[in-house]
Amino acid sequence: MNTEEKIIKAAEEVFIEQGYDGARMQEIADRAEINKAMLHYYFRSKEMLFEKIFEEKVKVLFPTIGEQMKSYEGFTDKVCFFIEQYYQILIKYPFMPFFVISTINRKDDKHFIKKLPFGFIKEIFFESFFSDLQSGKIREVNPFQFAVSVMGMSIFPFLTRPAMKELIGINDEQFQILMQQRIDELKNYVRLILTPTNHA
Amino acid sequence: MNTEEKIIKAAEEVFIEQGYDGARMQEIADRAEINKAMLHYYFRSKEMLFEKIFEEKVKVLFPTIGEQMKSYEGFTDKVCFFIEQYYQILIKYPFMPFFVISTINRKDDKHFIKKLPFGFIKEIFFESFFSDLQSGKIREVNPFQFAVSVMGMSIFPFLTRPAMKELIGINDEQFQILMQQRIDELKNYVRLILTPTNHA
DNA sequence: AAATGATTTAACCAAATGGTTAAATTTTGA
DNA sequence: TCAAAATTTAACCATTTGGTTAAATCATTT
Repeated sequence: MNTEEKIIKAAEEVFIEQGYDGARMQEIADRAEINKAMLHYYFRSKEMLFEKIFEEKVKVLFPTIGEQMKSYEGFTDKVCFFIEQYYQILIKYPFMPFFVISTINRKDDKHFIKKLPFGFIKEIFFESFFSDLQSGKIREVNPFQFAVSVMGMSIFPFLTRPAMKELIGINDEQFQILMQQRIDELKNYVRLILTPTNHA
Repeated sequence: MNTEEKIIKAAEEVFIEQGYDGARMQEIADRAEINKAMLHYYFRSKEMLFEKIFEEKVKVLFPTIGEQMKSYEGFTDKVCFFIEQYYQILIKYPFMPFFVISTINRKDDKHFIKKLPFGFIKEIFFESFFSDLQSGKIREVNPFQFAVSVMGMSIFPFLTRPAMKELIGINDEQFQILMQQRIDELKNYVRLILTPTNHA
């Protein structure tokens, strides 16, 4: 592992654990086992180092699920597939949601918001939604509110992970199991919401 | 408004906007239009001032909805009432969710997690759930996962508010309207999830 | 091997930070 | 009224912060 890689690994850890304001350049240097001046040699400033990390991490969190979703026929199946795939990522990187949320909530910083690659999923989502709506395959819900709901149901427990662990007294492993079980529960909710009522 | 109140008001603003690490005692003093030494005179330290603010704000976010919920008969109605009431608070204090989430995610800090008053709602929720489940009034879902889902659907948009505003190009007022509309949509989702399928 | 460029180190710096102190001012109560 | 207590101020402090610099070391190329 070369110096640059060591820095990135250490910076990831520290920024994710402590947030931008809480992170200390010295601590990043210590964890990377390099001189603090090296941080600036490779990345010029704290801000630029953070940006590098953020970009890399966002790529992990917003992967090419969109592409894969195309292979599913109906809207409901697409959404269920999204949940399934997204949870594999979330379970692997449970700290990512808070990292992203705390970054986009940083005062006066629309810069990072613009880096979120939402376009890819928007198209497929809405196109598929209206297609299935017209053919009566799904119930008439507000697509925007529905999307936010699916995201919220999915991501929320990862944002409250420390509280959940403490309040119901579980460790990381048990949390992981709980989230694994959650996948089917969420898919079920989605089906119940989207499946039209039988007017026989 | 006396000095202590001025400090609290200013501290609220700054801690909520900037987070604990980002907040500066000098900025709090400036906004309160008092000398920085006064902060320490009244609250000893940054940590203690923050604790004061957190406690006050948590009281606002976790109010006596629990009590009021008792007056609703069925589980479904209780949940819908909760959403309705909770949204009135969220719309009024849209920045609170991020404030609480970022506090409980602070490294090695179970202290604040323990301050979250969840007990009040837990009892009513589970008792009512199992009661209605037995009498066949609701579908058999996992009560824990369901609770997290309702919370997630409700709170999530307030955590992503800056991103939502930017991405779909709306201002605070429009966001508020969107959230007002969201109430009925969420209540609808809850009913669709909980209403048992008719096996005629 | 010598020169060149890339990498690393240690010492350093100015600014900002949370916090303190002692004196000055205002408020209170006997 | 006047002394004691509470409040406010300005100056100060030690430490930490992100960042710099110049010299030293290492790698590469001719």
